[in-house]
Amino acid sequence: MSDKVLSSSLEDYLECVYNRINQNGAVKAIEISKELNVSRASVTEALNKLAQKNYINYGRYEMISITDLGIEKAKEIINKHNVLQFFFENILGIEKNEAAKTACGIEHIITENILNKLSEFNDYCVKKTDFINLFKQGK
Amino acid sequence: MSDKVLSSSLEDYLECVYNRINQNGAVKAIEISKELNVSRASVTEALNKLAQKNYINYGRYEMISITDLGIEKAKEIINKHNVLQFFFENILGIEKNEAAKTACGIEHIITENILNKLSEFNDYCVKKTDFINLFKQGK
DNA sequence: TAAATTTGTTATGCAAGGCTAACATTTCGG
DNA sequence: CCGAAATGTTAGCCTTGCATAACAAATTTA
Repeated sequence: MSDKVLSSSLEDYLECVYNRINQNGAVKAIEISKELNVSRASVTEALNKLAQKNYINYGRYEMISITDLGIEKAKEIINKHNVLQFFFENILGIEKNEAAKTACGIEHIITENILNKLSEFNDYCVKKTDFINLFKQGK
Repeated sequence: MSDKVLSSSLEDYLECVYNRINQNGAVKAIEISKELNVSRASVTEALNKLAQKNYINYGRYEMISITDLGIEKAKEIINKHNVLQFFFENILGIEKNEAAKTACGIEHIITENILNKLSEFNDYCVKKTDFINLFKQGK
């Protein structure tokens, strides 16, 4: 059995696979290729690696499906993404696209521990509406 | 003239060079090697790249010095690092080492724009002491 | 100061992640 | 059902960043 650790790059591929399957019931390699701005060849390579690590089920010319392990991992990544994006967008007031793009980079780096704290902090800020409103007004 | 863009890895080398020169007036390759946990050979390679991009002055067996461009760039990176670490450590209440390590990863990703906003946010939180104290008490 | 140690460089190789081009397979439109 | 178009795969190559091993230079020390 091969190593279970995922690089940032493979996490991106897995996240994409998960989101597409969730939204459309299936994914095609070419969609991933377009979403991540990589060649079709690179997608094939990445999917083979994910399959080898048991995050997805995949074989030559076969449909792509996601394993339980893959779902679990994808959810973790997406949760990180959402917490980060929420903080940038709704606390700091960053424009959506920039918030999303940056969240995408950081989601592969941040620890579970910091993520949890940030998540609590987001919740806390939401409760204390005044605080954030005043910040946004530069007061 | 070669490309001026620095990879995360080269940013780490530059940051290390800058800090050491600031603290001790000079750097030796072997110190960088120890601080960044890489081989001496990798340091030589990285220093050559930084010199080629005009961030440092460097030649075979020569002293390492940093250019104005290098200083400017290093300050940017270190500022990012500090703002991030402050947020993790003093706002979220993360332990120093973890805060530093994560800041180190994110400093290469975050945009100037988000950095500025986060910096303002740090300042704002410092002013509103009560807010952060209550968060830390889980209220 | 000469030998030993430390530090720096070079040569070479490896893994990851990307690319293009050519080929294989599948899907779609007549 | 067949040919064209779309999609997927493979082969070969490139770049970055790292390593080790052997060699070169500098520094230390006996």
